[in-house]
Amino acid sequence: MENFDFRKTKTIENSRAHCGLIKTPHGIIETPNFIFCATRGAIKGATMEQMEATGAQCILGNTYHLGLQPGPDLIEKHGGLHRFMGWAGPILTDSGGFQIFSLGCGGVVDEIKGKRTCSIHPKSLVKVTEEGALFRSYVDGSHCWLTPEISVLIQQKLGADFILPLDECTPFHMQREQTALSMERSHRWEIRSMQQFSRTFEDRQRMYGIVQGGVYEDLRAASVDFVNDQPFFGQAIGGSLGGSREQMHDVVSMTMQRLAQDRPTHLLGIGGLQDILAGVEFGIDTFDCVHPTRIARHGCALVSQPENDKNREHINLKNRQYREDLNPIENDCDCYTCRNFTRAYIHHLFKAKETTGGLLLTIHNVRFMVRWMLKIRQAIQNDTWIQFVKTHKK
RNA sequence: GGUGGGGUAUCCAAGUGGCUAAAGGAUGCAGACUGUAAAUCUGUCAGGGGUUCCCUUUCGAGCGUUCGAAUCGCUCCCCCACCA
Repeated sequence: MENFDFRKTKTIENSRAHCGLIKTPHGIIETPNFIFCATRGAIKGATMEQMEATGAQCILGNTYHLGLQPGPDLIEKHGGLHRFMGWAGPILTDSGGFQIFSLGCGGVVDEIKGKRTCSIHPKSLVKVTEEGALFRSYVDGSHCWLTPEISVLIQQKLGADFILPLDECTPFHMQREQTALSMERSHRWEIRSMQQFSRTFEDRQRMYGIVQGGVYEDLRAASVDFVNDQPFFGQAIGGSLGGSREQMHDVVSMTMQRLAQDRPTHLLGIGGLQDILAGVEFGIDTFDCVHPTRIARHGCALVSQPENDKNREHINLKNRQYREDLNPIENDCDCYTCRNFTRAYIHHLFKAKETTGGLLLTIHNVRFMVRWMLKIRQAIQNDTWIQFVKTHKK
């Protein structure tokens, strides 16, 4: 019996949309599915018991953050990240490559989605060399190297089911030549990651490859060819996906057309409902994103039909209009929050700065994402996918 | 009753002659958030038109001084502390 397996259980004609099963030692992930971010070993705003109750199947942790605090050895002493944070299901750990961007050292590293800046915090990335990335710890100021080898060794101690190779996440406003050089470095790092992974291999983990190449079609093609040729269990699409939703969909589309189809494919960092709809159509299996849990803490609830702005995917419970709204967030939602509380109550909690407001919205948003993915899988299984897309596409 | 301190926009609170429609908070109103140093950040916040600008009414109340006052003087009204 294999510890790991991936197979498609349903495909759609004239579409790459499919249902699949990813088998891990900690259970099965039904795809398409959404992976929730527990960057530092916690879902911000929910316990693992609550996560399990929503039906979430997989959680993501972060090598850089957990490596820095509390450190891989302490987590290993707990028997790994599963036991440490109390999550029995599958876990994916990110390599820290994204932090090379998000904690970036200024200059070209300004944004990845075309607008976000890193001006809030002092820069803590010291330098990036062929060897790896040198960070200044935001915990105690000490310098720490994150190399492909170190990232893999940390991830082996964390013991996630799926791990990622260290990559260099390239920002959006980067010249083609620089993006090409960065992509090639990522490829070299991925090879080193794979070599380290093989040297210390245990049959409880598998590694995904990462496709880079920015928004450039030929670079994406080259990166896809690279990943296809490596013995990764699965593959992830990373890096800059463009400055607009349309461009993002174009980049994912072109990438997916060339990518091997017999492996599970993850789309890194994308979590908009429309983006997921498009991604599934292009053949993506799993997504991860901080968006559902972050906007929950900021007062926003994901909803199927926003009453104000149809272009949005959420309502802001802090808005005055919900002050005396006695309805649940959504009438047809079965989550703990919607079964027990009114919009007015949640509005009040946020106005009163009671943290329970964010917790309740987190539960709703997680359950909403779980149900959204469930609906997508059911539509594919029931051969109503084309119609589902027509109904829900905006 | 005496002495001292104080009354500034929705609230708290700077400001002691022009650069002040008035710092800074908070609240309020809205926005952003996509491999999380985000339970964070941004905008806006006297009123009315126009949103580059223009007009009107503001710093307990009234009256003065001055080219010009939230800022100086007088009177009054409140609040606080201490003393009787």
